Amino acid sequence: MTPQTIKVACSNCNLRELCMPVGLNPEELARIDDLVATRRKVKRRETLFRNGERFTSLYAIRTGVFKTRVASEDGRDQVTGFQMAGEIIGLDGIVNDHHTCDAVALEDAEVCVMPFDRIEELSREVTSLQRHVHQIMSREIVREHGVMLLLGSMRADERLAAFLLNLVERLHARGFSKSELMLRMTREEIGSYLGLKLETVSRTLSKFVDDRIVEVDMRHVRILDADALRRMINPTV
Amino acid sequence: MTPQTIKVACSNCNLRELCMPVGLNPEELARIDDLVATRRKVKRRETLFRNGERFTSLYAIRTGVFKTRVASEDGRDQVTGFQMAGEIIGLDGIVNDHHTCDAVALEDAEVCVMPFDRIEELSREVTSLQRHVHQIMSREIVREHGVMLLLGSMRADERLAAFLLNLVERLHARGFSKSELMLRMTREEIGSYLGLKLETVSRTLSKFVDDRIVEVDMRHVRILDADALRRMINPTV
DNA sequence: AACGCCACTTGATCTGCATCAACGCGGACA
DNA sequence: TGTCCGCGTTGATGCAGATCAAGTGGCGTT
Repeated sequence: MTPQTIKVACSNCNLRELCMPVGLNPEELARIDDLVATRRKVKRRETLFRNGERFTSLYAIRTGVFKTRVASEDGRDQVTGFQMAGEIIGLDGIVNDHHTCDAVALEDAEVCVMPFDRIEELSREVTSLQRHVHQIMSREIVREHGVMLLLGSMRADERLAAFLLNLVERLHARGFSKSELMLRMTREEIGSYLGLKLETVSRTLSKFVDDRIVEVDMRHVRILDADALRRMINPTV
Repeated sequence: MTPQTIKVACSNCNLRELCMPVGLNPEELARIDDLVATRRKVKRRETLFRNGERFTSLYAIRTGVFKTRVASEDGRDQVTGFQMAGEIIGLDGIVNDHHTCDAVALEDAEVCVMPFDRIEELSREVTSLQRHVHQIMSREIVREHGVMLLLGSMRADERLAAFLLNLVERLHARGFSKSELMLRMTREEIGSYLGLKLETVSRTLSKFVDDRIVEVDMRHVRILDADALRRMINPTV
């Protein structure tokens, strides 16, 4: 952990609209600046937090991509999500004061550390922050519903199509291309997230290439026919 | 919807320790009583709320069992959970002010209706309620992580073992038997939750019977060897 | 009492994905 | 500069669970 001494200020952070409520008045904005205690850099492959560690803070991702994963006692593990700039991680720790999953940086990353008691304190006074916290948690619940639908009822190609569309959409919301993306995770990590083996991910991706739906050069993916991907998930599109 | 005129009071509800924070002082307790606007009865097969409906309230289940399900546009659906007395449903609606799943009663049921703006208002003043709301949402996130692990990496027998153990544990926490349970859902609904077809649920259950792990008489299940079920999920137990 | 329907079970067969295996490539490092 | 290792691709084969199909029993309806 390397605490930064530079002044941290949400009020002039370009990611503010992603991780903070909008429409704050200047006084509220000033108070929100106190939420972030410090920043923390996490190097590739290192963990931001681990299963079993005491929960103290939520983290807003400034740069880099994380994966979260849960493990069963017998070694199996499951990637539960990939998180990028502006997203909040650590919510799993609230219920029992300890984290129940690992958060691993897939590339060098930086996060804003927001002590949860400070969040609770401030959200008692700033109602839009209170609402925002509730929305973030609800959004995560809804996201996981979608993953359950995917894992419970979709075929491999449908899962991968949904994955690619979701990723490119979130990147697009952050100003990146609508059709081009750089995967930060391995085929195995994608497979773990989608409930597939890495070979199946690779084969399915190759099939997409054969069908001229995407171009793939290792981690670099260009989506040629987004509608084809959408039709895979929802035939009536 | 049939609003009840009887006085609703959490303070003398026997489920209070399940759905409300513990350790409230008398003044806080009195205020909490205002949380529940009304009660609502839901008959078997009827919905408490539906995908697309405006979100106004969370619901605490008093009696009966619900399932929640999400649907993809093309008809497929996925049961995302089974909820019983003392559990809170409706959290999915917070993020967009509209529900994104259906909640269906599996038997005649009754819920406490808790308008969400009232929850937010009161939780600004009663910190233990604030904390409680956060914990409920975090608990749901953690539960869904577990379901993702199950759907992403477990075999049919492991999934069913985990399902039965989870169900009987929750029933036991409510004063029911540790080893005997009455399923409120069909094989198809279990299958949808576990990412299996109803035939697979039926066959797997029959295999458990052959192996003297459970006794099954339609919806009535008696667990003969809980350790065998636990070993199925975690071989080192 | 007869009927039809729904939930469930069981058998036969099919198939999508896992598994096992071999190989290629590029980057880190001695 | 050669070697090794992590990551990815592709082929051959196996198998868990899906699909298709038939039959049973319980229950509400008429």
